[in-house]
Amino acid sequence: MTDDVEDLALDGDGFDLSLLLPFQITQLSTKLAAQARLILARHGDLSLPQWRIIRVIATGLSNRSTYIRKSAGIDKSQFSKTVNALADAGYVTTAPCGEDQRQFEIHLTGKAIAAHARLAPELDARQRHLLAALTPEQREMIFPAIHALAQAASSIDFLKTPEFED
Amino acid sequence: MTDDVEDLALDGDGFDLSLLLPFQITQLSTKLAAQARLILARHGDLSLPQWRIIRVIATGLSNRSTYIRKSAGIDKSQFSKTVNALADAGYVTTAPCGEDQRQFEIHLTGKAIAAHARLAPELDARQRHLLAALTPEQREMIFPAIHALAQAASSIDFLKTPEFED
DNA sequence: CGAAAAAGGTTGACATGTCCACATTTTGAA
DNA sequence: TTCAAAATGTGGACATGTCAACCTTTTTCG
Repeated sequence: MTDDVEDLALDGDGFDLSLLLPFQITQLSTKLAAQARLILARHGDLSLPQWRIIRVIATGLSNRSTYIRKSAGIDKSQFSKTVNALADAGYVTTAPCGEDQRQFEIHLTGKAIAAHARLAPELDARQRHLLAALTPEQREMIFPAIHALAQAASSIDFLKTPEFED
Repeated sequence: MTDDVEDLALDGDGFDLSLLLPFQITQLSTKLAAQARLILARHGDLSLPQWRIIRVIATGLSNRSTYIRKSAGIDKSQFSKTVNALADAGYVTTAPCGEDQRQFEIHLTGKAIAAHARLAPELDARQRHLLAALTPEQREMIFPAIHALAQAASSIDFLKTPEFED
Protein backbone atom coordinates (compact mmCIF):
# COMPACT_ATOMS: atom_id res chain seq x y z
CA MET A 1 0.00 0.00 0.00
CA THR A 2 0.98 3.59 -0.38
CA ASP A 3 -1.41 4.32 2.44
CA ASP A 4 1.57 5.10 4.48
CA VAL A 5 0.28 8.52 5.27
CA GLU A 6 -3.03 7.98 6.90
CA ASP A 7 -1.87 6.09 9.94
CA LEU A 8 -1.47 9.11 12.10
CA ALA A 9 -2.92 11.76 9.90
CA LEU A 10 -6.65 11.77 10.12
CA ASP A 11 -6.85 9.86 13.32
CA GLY A 12 -4.67 12.43 14.95
CA ASP A 13 -2.85 10.05 17.21
CA GLY A 14 -0.29 12.70 17.86
CA PHE A 15 -1.37 16.07 19.10
CA ASP A 16 -3.85 18.81 18.44
CA LEU A 17 -3.27 18.55 14.73
CA SER A 18 -6.61 16.83 14.68
CA LEU A 19 -8.16 20.18 15.51
CA LEU A 20 -6.68 22.03 12.58
CA LEU A 21 -9.45 22.53 10.12
CA PRO A 22 -7.43 23.30 6.99
CA PHE A 23 -5.27 20.27 7.63
CA GLN A 24 -8.25 17.98 7.98
CA ILE A 25 -9.85 19.32 4.83
CA THR A 26 -6.66 18.86 2.88
CA GLN A 27 -6.28 15.29 4.06
CA LEU A 28 -9.85 14.52 3.18
CA SER A 29 -9.47 16.07 -0.23
CA THR A 30 -6.38 13.95 -0.84
CA LYS A 31 -8.23 10.79 0.09
CA LEU A 32 -11.19 11.63 -2.09
CA ALA A 33 -8.91 12.24 -5.05
CA ALA A 34 -7.14 8.93 -4.49
CA GLN A 35 -10.46 7.13 -4.30
CA ALA A 36 -11.62 8.75 -7.52
CA ARG A 37 -8.39 7.83 -9.25
CA LEU A 38 -8.88 4.22 -8.22
CA ILE A 39 -12.31 4.14 -9.80
CA LEU A 40 -11.13 5.89 -12.94
CA ALA A 41 -8.22 3.49 -13.32
CA ARG A 42 -10.51 0.50 -13.25
CA HIS A 43 -12.42 1.65 -16.30
CA GLY A 44 -9.96 3.32 -18.57
CA ASP A 45 -7.12 5.75 -18.76
CA LEU A 46 -8.81 9.04 -17.97
CA SER A 47 -7.06 11.24 -15.47
CA LEU A 48 -8.95 13.05 -12.76
CA PRO A 49 -8.80 16.50 -14.39
CA GLN A 50 -9.77 14.96 -17.71
CA TRP A 51 -12.76 13.29 -16.14
CA ARG A 52 -13.87 16.52 -14.48
CA ILE A 53 -14.01 18.22 -17.84
CA ILE A 54 -15.85 15.40 -19.56
CA ARG A 55 -18.36 15.25 -16.76
CA VAL A 56 -19.20 18.92 -17.14
CA ILE A 57 -19.57 18.71 -20.89
CA ALA A 58 -21.75 15.62 -20.53
CA THR A 59 -24.36 17.63 -18.69
CA GLY A 60 -25.05 19.27 -22.01
CA LEU A 61 -25.66 22.67 -20.49
CA SER A 62 -23.11 24.44 -22.62
CA ASN A 63 -20.19 23.71 -24.88
CA ARG A 64 -18.48 27.05 -24.45
CA SER A 65 -14.94 26.79 -23.19
CA THR A 66 -15.25 29.39 -20.46
CA TYR A 67 -18.39 27.89 -19.04
CA ILE A 68 -16.82 24.46 -18.94
CA ARG A 69 -13.62 25.73 -17.46
CA LYS A 70 -15.31 27.60 -14.66
CA SER A 71 -17.80 24.86 -13.96
CA ALA A 72 -14.96 22.39 -13.62
CA GLY A 73 -13.15 24.76 -11.31
CA ILE A 74 -9.87 24.43 -13.15
CA ASP A 75 -7.51 27.26 -13.81
CA LYS A 76 -6.91 28.58 -17.28
CA SER A 77 -3.51 27.09 -17.75
CA GLN A 78 -4.32 23.59 -16.66
CA PHE A 79 -7.58 23.69 -18.56
CA SER A 80 -5.87 24.57 -21.81
CA LYS A 81 -3.39 21.74 -21.45
CA THR A 82 -5.91 19.17 -20.33
CA VAL A 83 -8.30 19.93 -23.18
CA ASN A 84 -5.46 19.52 -25.64
CA ALA A 85 -4.64 16.17 -24.10
CA LEU A 86 -8.28 15.13 -24.36
CA ALA A 87 -8.36 16.14 -28.00
CA ASP A 88 -5.14 14.26 -28.76
CA ALA A 89 -6.56 11.17 -27.09
CA GLY A 90 -9.71 11.40 -29.17
CA TYR A 91 -12.11 12.20 -26.36
CA VAL A 92 -13.18 15.62 -27.56
CA THR A 93 -13.24 17.81 -30.62
CA THR A 94 -13.08 21.57 -30.63
CA ALA A 95 -14.63 24.16 -32.89
CA PRO A 96 -14.44 27.93 -33.05
CA CYS A 97 -17.10 29.81 -31.18
CA GLY A 98 -19.09 32.20 -33.31
CA GLU A 99 -20.30 34.64 -30.72
CA ASP A 100 -17.03 35.04 -28.87
CA GLN A 101 -13.95 34.44 -30.91
CA ARG A 102 -11.75 34.19 -27.85
CA GLN A 103 -13.55 31.07 -26.76
CA PHE A 104 -14.17 27.77 -28.52
CA GLU A 105 -16.68 24.97 -28.32
CA ILE A 106 -15.86 21.53 -26.99
CA HIS A 107 -17.77 18.42 -28.00
CA LEU A 108 -17.53 14.87 -26.73
CA THR A 109 -16.71 12.07 -29.14
CA GLY A 110 -18.29 8.63 -28.99
CA LYS A 111 -15.26 7.51 -27.05
CA ALA A 112 -15.91 10.07 -24.33
CA ILE A 113 -19.61 9.34 -24.22
CA ALA A 114 -18.91 5.65 -23.78
CA ALA A 115 -16.40 6.36 -21.04
CA HIS A 116 -18.89 8.61 -19.32
CA ALA A 117 -21.58 5.94 -19.50
CA ARG A 118 -19.27 3.46 -17.79
CA LEU A 119 -17.91 5.82 -15.17
CA ALA A 120 -20.87 7.95 -14.16
CA PRO A 121 -22.74 5.15 -12.37
CA GLU A 122 -19.67 4.22 -10.36
CA LEU A 123 -19.00 7.75 -9.29
CA ASP A 124 -22.65 8.28 -8.50
CA ALA A 125 -22.47 5.21 -6.32
CA ARG A 126 -19.51 6.70 -4.58
CA GLN A 127 -21.34 9.94 -3.95
CA ARG A 128 -24.14 7.97 -2.35
CA HIS A 129 -21.64 5.95 -0.36
CA LEU A 130 -20.08 9.14 0.97
CA LEU A 131 -23.37 10.76 1.86
CA ALA A 132 -24.52 7.58 3.54
CA ALA A 133 -21.58 7.86 5.90
CA LEU A 134 -23.07 11.06 7.30
CA THR A 135 -25.96 11.44 9.68
CA PRO A 136 -29.01 13.25 8.32
CA GLU A 137 -28.07 16.33 10.33
CA GLN A 138 -24.55 16.23 8.96
CA ARG A 139 -25.87 15.84 5.44
CA GLU A 140 -27.98 18.92 5.87
CA MET A 141 -25.32 21.21 7.14
CA ILE A 142 -22.27 20.01 5.32
CA PHE A 143 -22.84 22.00 2.15
CA PRO A 144 -23.65 25.27 3.90
CA ALA A 145 -20.63 24.75 6.13
CA ILE A 146 -18.35 24.17 3.16
CA HIS A 147 -19.72 27.24 1.49
CA ALA A 148 -19.18 29.35 4.58
CA LEU A 149 -15.63 28.12 4.90
CA ALA A 150 -14.92 28.78 1.25
CA GLN A 151 -16.13 32.30 1.78
CA ALA A 152 -13.90 32.74 4.81
CA ALA A 153 -10.98 31.27 2.91
CA SER A 154 -11.24 33.77 0.09
CA SER A 155 -9.43 36.62 1.72
CA ILE A 156 -7.00 37.49 4.45
CA ASP A 157 -8.70 40.73 5.36
CA PHE A 158 -8.98 39.54 8.91
CA LEU A 159 -5.25 40.08 9.31
CA LYS A 160 -3.89 43.53 9.73
CA THR A 161 -1.41 44.35 7.04
CA PRO A 162 2.15 43.38 7.92
CA GLU A 163 4.21 45.96 9.73
CA PHE A 164 6.00 48.41 7.52
CA GLU A 165 8.82 48.92 9.94
CA ASP A 166 11.93 48.12 8.00
CA MET B 1 -6.32 38.24 -9.52
CA THR B 2 -5.86 34.63 -10.37
CA ASP B 3 -9.23 34.04 -8.79
CA ASP B 4 -10.45 33.15 -12.19
CA VAL B 5 -11.70 29.84 -11.02
CA GLU B 6 -14.13 30.57 -8.27
CA ASP B 7 -16.65 32.56 -10.23
CA LEU B 8 -18.78 29.60 -11.08
CA ALA B 9 -17.15 26.98 -9.01
CA LEU B 10 -18.28 27.19 -5.45
CA ASP B 11 -21.34 29.22 -6.11
CA GLY B 12 -22.51 26.56 -8.49
CA ASP B 13 -24.08 28.93 -10.95
CA GLY B 14 -24.18 26.16 -13.48
CA PHE B 15 -25.81 22.89 -12.68
CA ASP B 16 -25.87 20.23 -10.03
CA LEU B 17 -22.14 20.37 -9.69
CA SER B 18 -22.83 22.26 -6.51
CA LEU B 19 -24.17 19.04 -5.08
CA LEU B 20 -21.04 17.02 -5.72
CA LEU B 21 -19.37 16.58 -2.40
CA PRO B 22 -15.87 15.60 -3.56
CA PHE B 23 -15.81 18.53 -5.91
CA GLN B 24 -16.78 20.98 -3.19
CA ILE B 25 -14.20 19.62 -0.80
CA THR B 26 -11.49 19.85 -3.42
CA GLN B 27 -12.37 23.43 -4.20
CA LEU B 28 -12.39 24.34 -0.55
CA SER B 29 -9.06 22.66 -0.01
CA THR B 30 -7.60 24.61 -2.91
CA LYS B 31 -8.82 27.88 -1.46
CA LEU B 32 -7.49 27.10 1.97
CA ALA B 33 -4.08 26.28 0.55
CA ALA B 34 -4.03 29.52 -1.41
CA GLN B 35 -4.95 31.48 1.68
CA ALA B 36 -2.22 29.78 3.69
CA ARG B 37 0.32 30.49 0.96
CA LEU B 38 -0.63 34.15 1.06
CA ILE B 39 0.04 34.33 4.77
CA LEU B 40 3.29 32.41 4.48
CA ALA B 41 4.49 34.66 1.69
CA ARG B 42 4.00 37.76 3.81
CA HIS B 43 6.40 36.56 6.45
CA GLY B 44 9.13 34.69 4.68
CA ASP B 45 9.92 32.15 2.05
CA LEU B 46 8.59 28.97 3.60
CA SER B 47 6.52 26.79 1.34
CA LEU B 48 3.34 25.17 2.54
CA PRO B 49 4.80 21.65 2.90
CA GLN B 50 7.83 23.11 4.63
CA TRP B 51 5.65 24.96 7.08
CA ARG B 52 3.63 21.84 7.83
CA ILE B 53 6.76 20.02 8.86
CA ILE B 54 8.09 22.85 11.00
CA ARG B 55 4.74 23.18 12.71
CA VAL B 56 4.76 19.53 13.69
CA ILE B 57 8.30 19.62 15.00
CA ALA B 58 7.53 22.79 16.92
CA THR B 59 5.02 20.95 19.03
CA GLY B 60 7.98 19.18 20.56
CA LEU B 61 6.20 15.87 20.87
CA SER B 62 8.82 13.93 18.98
CA ASN B 63 11.77 14.48 16.72
CA ARG B 64 11.64 11.09 15.05
CA SER B 65 11.32 11.27 11.30
CA THR B 66 8.50 8.78 10.99
CA TYR B 67 6.40 10.45 13.64
CA ILE B 68 6.84 13.84 12.01
CA ARG B 69 6.16 12.50 8.56
CA LYS B 70 2.95 10.80 9.54
CA SER B 71 1.77 13.65 11.71
CA ALA B 72 2.25 16.03 8.82
CA GLY B 73 0.37 13.69 6.52
CA ILE B 74 3.02 13.83 3.84
CA ASP B 75 4.12 10.89 1.79
CA LYS B 76 7.57 9.42 2.14
CA SER B 77 8.98 10.75 -1.06
CA GLN B 78 7.86 14.30 -0.67
CA PHE B 79 8.84 14.30 2.97
CA SER B 80 12.38 13.24 2.18
CA LYS B 81 12.79 15.96 -0.41
CA THR B 82 11.16 18.67 1.68
CA VAL B 83 13.28 17.91 4.73
CA ASN B 84 16.39 18.10 2.59
CA ALA B 85 15.25 21.48 1.31
CA LEU B 86 14.63 22.65 4.87
CA ALA B 87 18.08 21.51 5.90
CA ASP B 88 19.70 23.23 2.93
CA ALA B 89 17.87 26.43 3.80
CA GLY B 90 19.08 26.23 7.37
CA TYR B 91 15.72 25.64 9.01
CA VAL B 92 16.46 22.21 10.45
CA THR B 93 19.32 19.93 11.33
CA THR B 94 19.21 16.17 11.26
CA ALA B 95 20.87 13.57 13.39
CA PRO B 96 20.95 9.79 13.34
CA CYS B 97 18.38 8.05 15.46
CA GLY B 98 19.85 5.65 17.96
CA GLU B 99 16.94 3.35 18.55
CA ASP B 100 15.95 2.91 14.92
CA GLN B 101 18.72 3.36 12.43
CA ARG B 102 16.34 3.65 9.54
CA GLN B 103 14.96 6.85 10.95
CA PHE B 104 16.62 10.12 11.93
CA GLU B 105 15.93 12.99 14.25
CA ILE B 106 15.00 16.44 13.03
CA HIS B 107 15.62 19.58 15.07
CA LEU B 108 14.63 23.16 14.41
CA THR B 109 17.28 25.83 14.16
CA GLY B 110 16.86 29.33 15.55
CA LYS B 111 15.79 30.42 12.10
CA ALA B 112 12.92 27.98 12.11
CA ILE B 113 11.91 28.85 15.64
CA ALA B 114 11.83 32.52 14.74
CA ALA B 115 9.77 31.83 11.64
CA HIS B 116 7.39 29.74 13.67
CA ALA B 117 7.02 32.50 16.24
CA ARG B 118 6.06 34.95 13.51
CA LEU B 119 3.74 32.66 11.59
CA ALA B 120 1.92 30.70 14.26
CA PRO B 121 -0.13 33.66 15.54
CA GLU B 122 -1.25 34.53 12.03
CA LEU B 123 -2.30 31.02 11.23
CA ASP B 124 -4.01 30.70 14.56
CA ALA B 125 -5.92 33.84 13.74
CA ARG B 126 -6.94 32.29 10.47
CA GLN B 127 -8.16 29.16 12.21
CA ARG B 128 -10.32 31.32 14.46
CA HIS B 129 -11.52 33.30 11.46
CA LEU B 130 -12.56 30.11 9.71
CA LEU B 131 -14.33 28.68 12.72
CA ALA B 132 -16.09 31.99 13.30
CA ALA B 133 -17.65 31.66 9.87
CA LEU B 134 -19.53 28.59 11.05
CA THR B 135 -22.58 28.43 13.23
CA PRO B 136 -22.13 26.72 16.59
CA GLU B 137 -23.99 23.68 15.25
CA GLN B 138 -21.76 23.56 12.22
CA ARG B 139 -18.69 23.88 14.39
CA GLU B 140 -19.79 20.93 16.42
CA MET B 141 -20.42 18.57 13.60
CA ILE B 142 -17.82 19.56 11.08
CA PHE B 143 -15.01 17.47 12.53
CA PRO B 144 -17.06 14.31 12.96
CA ALA B 145 -18.41 14.76 9.46
CA ILE B 146 -14.94 15.12 8.01
CA HIS B 147 -13.83 12.06 9.88
CA ALA B 148 -16.77 10.04 8.64
CA LEU B 149 -16.12 11.11 5.07
CA ALA B 150 -12.44 10.29 5.35
CA GLN B 151 -13.42 6.85 6.53
CA ALA B 152 -15.79 6.41 3.62
CA ALA B 153 -13.16 7.67 1.21
CA SER B 154 -10.61 5.09 2.30
CA SER B 155 -11.84 2.19 0.23
CA ILE B 156 -13.89 1.31 -2.79
CA ASP B 157 -15.37 -1.81 -1.25
CA PHE B 158 -18.82 -0.47 -1.93
CA LEU B 159 -18.31 -1.20 -5.62
CA LYS B 160 -18.51 -4.72 -6.83
CA THR B 161 -15.32 -5.76 -8.55
CA PRO B 162 -15.25 -4.89 -12.24
CA GLU B 163 -16.70 -7.47 -14.61
CA PHE B 164 -14.26 -10.02 -15.87
CA GLU B 165 -16.07 -10.50 -19.12
CA ASP B 166 -13.56 -9.77 -21.78
C1' DC C 1 -15.92 56.47 -32.12
C1' DG C 2 -11.55 55.24 -29.74
C1' DA C 3 -8.65 54.14 -26.09
C1' DA C 4 -8.29 51.71 -21.80
C1' DA C 5 -9.62 47.93 -19.22
C1' DA C 6 -11.14 43.35 -18.76
C1' DA C 7 -11.66 38.59 -20.20
C1' DG C 8 -10.08 34.58 -22.69
C1' DG C 9 -6.57 31.37 -24.03
C1' DT C 10 -1.67 29.78 -24.68
C1' DT C 11 2.83 28.89 -23.23
C1' DG C 12 6.87 28.19 -20.28
C1' DA C 13 8.89 27.88 -15.74
C1' DC C 14 8.48 25.99 -11.64
C1' DA C 15 6.30 23.92 -7.26
C1' DT C 16 3.79 20.26 -5.46
C1' DG C 17 2.10 15.59 -5.40
C1' DT C 18 2.05 10.64 -6.84
C1' DC C 19 4.00 6.32 -8.00
C1' DC C 20 7.47 2.92 -8.30
C1' DA C 21 11.83 0.59 -7.60
C1' DC C 22 15.62 0.15 -4.68
C1' DA C 23 18.81 -0.56 -0.48
C1' DT C 24 18.89 -0.81 4.34
C1' DT C 25 17.15 -1.90 8.82
C1' DT C 26 13.81 -3.89 11.80
C1' DT C 27 10.30 -7.15 12.93
C1' DG C 28 8.16 -11.51 13.13
C1' DA C 29 7.75 -16.14 12.55
C1' DA C 30 9.37 -20.71 11.30
C1' DT D 1 18.89 -18.61 15.00
C1' DT D 2 17.66 -17.63 10.40
C1' DC D 3 15.08 -16.22 6.88
C1' DA D 4 11.04 -13.87 4.96
C1' DA D 5 8.21 -9.93 5.52
C1' DA D 6 7.50 -5.30 6.72
C1' DA D 7 8.98 -0.59 7.54
C1' DT D 8 11.89 3.39 6.38
C1' DG D 9 14.13 6.63 3.55
C1' DT D 10 15.95 7.88 -1.12
C1' DG D 11 15.81 8.89 -5.90
C1' DG D 12 13.84 9.09 -10.54
C1' DA D 13 9.97 9.53 -13.58
C1' DC D 14 6.02 11.62 -14.26
C1' DA D 15 1.30 13.90 -13.31
C1' DT D 16 -0.92 17.73 -11.45
C1' DG D 17 -1.19 22.47 -9.91
C1' DT D 18 0.40 27.36 -9.64
C1' DC D 19 2.11 31.57 -11.39
C1' DA D 20 3.40 35.08 -14.60
C1' DA D 21 4.06 36.95 -19.23
C1' DC D 22 2.00 37.39 -23.46
C1' DC D 23 -1.29 38.08 -27.41
C1' DT D 24 -5.98 38.43 -29.08
C1' DT D 25 -10.76 39.65 -28.62
C1' DT D 26 -14.46 41.85 -26.11
C1' DT D 27 -16.31 45.13 -23.10
C1' DT D 28 -16.44 49.49 -20.76
C1' DC D 29 -16.44 54.19 -20.59
C1' DG D 30 -14.82 58.89 -21.60
